[in-house]
Amino acid sequence: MNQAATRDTLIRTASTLFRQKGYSGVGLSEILTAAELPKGSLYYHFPGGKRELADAATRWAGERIEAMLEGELAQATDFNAGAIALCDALAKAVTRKNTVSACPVFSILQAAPSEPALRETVHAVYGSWTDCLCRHAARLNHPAPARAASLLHQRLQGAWILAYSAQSDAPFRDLAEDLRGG
Amino acid sequence: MNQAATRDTLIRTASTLFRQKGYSGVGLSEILTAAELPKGSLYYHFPGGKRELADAATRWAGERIEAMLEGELAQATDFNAGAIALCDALAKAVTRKNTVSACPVFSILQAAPSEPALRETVHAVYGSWTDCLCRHAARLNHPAPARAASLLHQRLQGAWILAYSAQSDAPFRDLAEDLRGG
DNA sequence: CCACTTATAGACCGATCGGTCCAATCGCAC
DNA sequence: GTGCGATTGGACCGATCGGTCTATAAGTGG
Repeated sequence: MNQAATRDTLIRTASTLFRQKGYSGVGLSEILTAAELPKGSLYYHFPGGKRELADAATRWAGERIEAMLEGELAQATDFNAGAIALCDALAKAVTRKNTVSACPVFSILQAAPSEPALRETVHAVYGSWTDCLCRHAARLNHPAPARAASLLHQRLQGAWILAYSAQSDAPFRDLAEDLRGG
Repeated sequence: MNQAATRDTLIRTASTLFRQKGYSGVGLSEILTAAELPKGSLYYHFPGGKRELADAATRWAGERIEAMLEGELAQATDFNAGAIALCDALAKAVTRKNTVSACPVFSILQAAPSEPALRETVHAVYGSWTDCLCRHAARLNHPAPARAASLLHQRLQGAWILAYSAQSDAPFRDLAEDLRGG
């Protein structure tokens, strides 16, 4: 396996496990077993150890989700329709996978008190999401793009949490219906 | 210290630490040091160990928050006004303590994959909150109380997460303003 | 004041934690 | 093919994990 692939495998595996169990809930040995890689590889690619791996995994997951936001909103003709499309996409993702994991970024945030550097990363990723929503709100001529972006971000986070706890897509469907004016 | 006080101290201390660092992020030794109690006391009052303590802490925290929901909503003359009062109360709590902890119930949810029993407890507590909101929505003649309760619960959870990550009361204030129709 | 239950105190256990280190192996330049 | 840096494989470390166990202290009814 070449260097880039090894690094990528570590990030993907770590991100998956972290979002399932949280930063402290996953041991390095568990990540390495799942990735089928030895400890030497991890500390070669991430000299900073678990913290650096978690940081990279958070950024990677953040970019993936932002790409999804971009993808859904790019096609929208108005901001509210874009928000509905997002909810539908999330609900569909839940149905397809038949399980709901926590937000991969938030799962890292819980480690913030012992790993202050990770809090900044999480905050930056959340800010980047809100900015993405705000850009599209402005593009679609929403009268108060910053406010609309913050509020939508809030609602999506809340729906995600309840979907996670209930292991159901209902919260995303509820939110979509509310946005439709129902 | 009598038996009830010891048990209570353990629950309070554990709940505080869990909400700061999550279930896996806190060791028993850390809880016991903070509570100034030996290990024997913990396993006397909670023979099930960490899991049972976390379960009790989750229920305890859930009841406290539900009491707050009840307190704010009981005075409301309509459901929307009650929701605004809730946001204001949460924003004020943040200002007063100058720090935001995660939802104590969600912090336990992240341990669910390895502790399935805790998932049920968390789900039950969330359901109890939604029921509480729903009762008041019905009492205040909201046309769709169940839906209103679910949506408000979502929004509060989302605002809490963003408030936590930003260590700011802004998300609660944003939500309150939106509920006011701003 | 004693017997007996209740509760505390903390030594101790094997397992696992994150991290270090170095030998073996790989891939490529020459 | 030979040499050499890049990368992997994994043994090993001290610290800490959740949990068990026994001895002692505190409280209580007779």
